Amino acid sequence: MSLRHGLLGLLAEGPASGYDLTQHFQTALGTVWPAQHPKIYAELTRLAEDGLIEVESLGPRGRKAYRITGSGLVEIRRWLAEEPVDHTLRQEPLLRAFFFWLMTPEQLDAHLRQEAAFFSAAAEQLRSFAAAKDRGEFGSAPPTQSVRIAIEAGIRLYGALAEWAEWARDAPPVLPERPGAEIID
Amino acid sequence: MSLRHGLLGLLAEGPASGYDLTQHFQTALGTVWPAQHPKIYAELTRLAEDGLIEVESLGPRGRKAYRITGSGLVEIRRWLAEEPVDHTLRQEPLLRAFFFWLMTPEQLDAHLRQEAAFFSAAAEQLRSFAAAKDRGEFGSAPPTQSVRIAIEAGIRLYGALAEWAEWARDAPPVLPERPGAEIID
DNA sequence: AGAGGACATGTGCCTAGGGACATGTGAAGA
DNA sequence: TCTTCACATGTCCCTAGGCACATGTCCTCT
Repeated sequence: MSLRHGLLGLLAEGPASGYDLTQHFQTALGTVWPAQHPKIYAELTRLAEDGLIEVESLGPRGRKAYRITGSGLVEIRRWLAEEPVDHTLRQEPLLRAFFFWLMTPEQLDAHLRQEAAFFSAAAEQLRSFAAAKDRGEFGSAPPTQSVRIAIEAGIRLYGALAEWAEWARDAPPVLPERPGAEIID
Repeated sequence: MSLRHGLLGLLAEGPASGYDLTQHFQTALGTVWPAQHPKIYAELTRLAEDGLIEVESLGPRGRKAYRITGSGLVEIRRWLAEEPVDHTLRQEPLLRAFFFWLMTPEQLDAHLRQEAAFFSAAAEQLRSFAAAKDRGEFGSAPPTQSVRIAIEAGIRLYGALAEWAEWARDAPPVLPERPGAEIID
């Protein structure tokens, strides 16, 4: 139930509407924790029922902004400090790697080339974002500094994956035997 | 629905029972794609209904081993070659990083120290596993070579996260202001 | 005046996944 | 003989998440 704490954390920065929060989850936070608006609105309702957030203001076009409450702040801090961290690397590119031997050498090389290109580009994009932050373009409030730290993790992870994909391309080519190869050959 | 393809990929190596597959998902594959036995048995039934796998043999204690079929092999290869890769870094440690500014400097330092220790240990464990593979202790069949490549990704990712956590500890300490700090202070 | 697009919030359905509960077998050792 | 443990397979329920569908408003530009 990390969406709950993601929303709570964002609201700790200041009041926001479901729409605002959806934007956050489609940009920076979205690469790490994707969430669509239906889930967000539903979770906000639940958080309000539980008294962790409350309606701050009503605006035009039905806009409803929420504000975090005292118990909400206590809860997000409790989560950060006490809840055990989930360390699983739940990444599809890694799952696929276990089955590379089922691809032809040509398919595998093309795949790894694409992956390397994607990961390099993603790392590069984050790097330029980080550079903008370091130039002070987004101020230096504590939340901004935390975003900078999170982005650094993204840079390093995507960078590591890009290098891995290149390494794998050069690794001793697999496949002396391929059971069932007749099916596609 | 990656569990489906994970099972298919494992069965491409040779026949196995739900119990065998559960073991796989609790060790190597499990760090990347956790799955419990109820899900695995259910998915095997569905895969068999769809003709992608079939019962290979019945053994003692109700053991039921499955074998991949021709269409199963076609499907796993189609998935590997054609399905777009999901690149999201869905990692809780990263989500938490966005909210580091809500922790006290002491909490944050302790947290990052623990994270660095965990990631280093995880990387080290994978490194020694990889070394054993490189010594040929598990043979050199194609599936083993793919596992080696997947492990390399794990080593690099955990290594990158360990270095990141150390970097973050040394990063300019945050928190001149902490809204709501009175709640816990 | 009308059209298009960004703003804004929801419902409903289906699948995936986690965890508790339930049951039974075969082998090894005390 | 009895106990314990690894082997082995499943059901059930609840929550999380993805996606399609539905609705309405305000502003800007033509």
